[in-house]
Amino acid sequence: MDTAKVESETVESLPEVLDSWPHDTSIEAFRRVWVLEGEPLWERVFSVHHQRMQIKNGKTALKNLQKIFTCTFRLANSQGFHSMSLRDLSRETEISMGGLYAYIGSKSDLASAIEAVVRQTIDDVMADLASHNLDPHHRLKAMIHADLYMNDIMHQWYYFCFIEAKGLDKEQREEAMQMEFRFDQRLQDIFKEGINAGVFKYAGDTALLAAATTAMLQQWYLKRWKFQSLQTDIADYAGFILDNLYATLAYQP
Amino acid sequence: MDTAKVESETVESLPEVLDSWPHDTSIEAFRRVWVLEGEPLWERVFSVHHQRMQIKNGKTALKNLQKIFTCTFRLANSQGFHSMSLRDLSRETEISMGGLYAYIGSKSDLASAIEAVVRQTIDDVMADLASHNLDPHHRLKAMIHADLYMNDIMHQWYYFCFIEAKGLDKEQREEAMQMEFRFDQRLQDIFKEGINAGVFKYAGDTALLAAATTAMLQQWYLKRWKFQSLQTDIADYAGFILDNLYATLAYQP
DNA sequence: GTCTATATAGGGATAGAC
DNA sequence: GTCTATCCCTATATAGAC
Repeated sequence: MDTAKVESETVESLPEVLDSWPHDTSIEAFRRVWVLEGEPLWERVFSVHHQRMQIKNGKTALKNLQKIFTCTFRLANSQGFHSMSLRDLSRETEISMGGLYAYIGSKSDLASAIEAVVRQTIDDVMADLASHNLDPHHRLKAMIHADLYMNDIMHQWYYFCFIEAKGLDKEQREEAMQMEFRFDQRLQDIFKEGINAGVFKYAGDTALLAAATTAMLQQWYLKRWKFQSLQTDIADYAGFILDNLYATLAYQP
Repeated sequence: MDTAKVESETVESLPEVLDSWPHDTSIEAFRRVWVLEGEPLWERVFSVHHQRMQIKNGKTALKNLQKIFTCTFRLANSQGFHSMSLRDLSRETEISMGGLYAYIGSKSDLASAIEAVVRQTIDDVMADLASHNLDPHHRLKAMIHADLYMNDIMHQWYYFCFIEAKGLDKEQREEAMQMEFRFDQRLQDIFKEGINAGVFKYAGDTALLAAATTAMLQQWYLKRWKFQSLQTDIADYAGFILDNLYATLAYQP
């Protein structure tokens, strides 16, 4: 071990608790803690979905799962899931019809798995966030950034869930709605906590403000064409949402 | 003509210019000018769609058009347009398969007609609004209310267009996007006009603020379950959106 | 103007070879 | 674990009777 390396390790590890996510809300800090793409993502998919699969060998499964889900997004998010046939998917993935059925129990299983992965990911990230002791302002900032980063990295997953929600069975539709309820509730709790602590001053309806915040966050995956056309990057947008909330909540930094 | 009637006519007609839409932004005033449901709506549909129909007799056509579109919304907005078969629609409307094809050229014609009716309606209402001479604050107020009322009265139409947009052909998808662009632009112009006139004070990105406003308005038909659960009525929501904008724009009434 | 009956294509799913 | 070949069903659309 040379001196330079020891130094750099010391410099990075000592202030880790303070400078890492969620205190540091940069996308780099977020990515260091939450890896929502590449192999860790497909392992997550495998763990959620493997009981529906005939293939038990992890190595080959991961590779084909990636193909299947990636191509599903390409096809379903452009023409719609229902109008994508499994023959389309077979052609796109270069896996035969019979082969596909070794990875999915049915077509609707595929949609179901996508929703389940998204829901579990949000729950994990939000639960972790809740476990940190943050004041209302920093908690709000971290939650906005975390959700926006998830919306960005997994935008195809989120878009699919939003648009194809009604294709899911009733139980799963219900769960997706409950999740949005919980998300709004978390936001509302932060607003209320800040109001009680005197750092926010807002006399309006906190439930509606939470709903509006959720809506702004969802735009990031629903209206990509708009942000591309405006050349808005994710840091700009996070700043915009927070400034907007600060104005409404009369927050003085 | 009796005295009572003359009186009431006088009372209502004299202050009409000042008290009617868009100066009066109540839903009643809006409805007096824009009738977006009942027979006038189906005549609007007929005028947009009649060249695609085999039936030329207006009387029977109107009745069946209403059945076809109403049932399409019920089926498509719950299970998805693509997964609704024309057999489903035939059963629901109690019109035979052959009968349906006297009213639509093809299944995708039906979706196309829905988008066209919505787009034409928005264009009409927005063009009329633009023709009035209003200061920024009143123009903003009228635009928010008008759009929200349209979103409410025709919520099934709007919901269909949002969710089924990618099922349309490329040309029509492009037109739908252009329309949202124009809508955002109108909002942005109002913000800028108010800033230049000194009634609004806002240093942020007006394009993003317009996009966020559009998003909040769209929630009214995208998240009906949420507003129902919160028991938010349309007047509350219009007030919430405006208050939110006033805070961000630092507007002093 | 509305119906029934039918043509034709394409969908999801599976059996069984390799 | 992956393929090909095939089953059976349901989809859109139309022809032609009434």
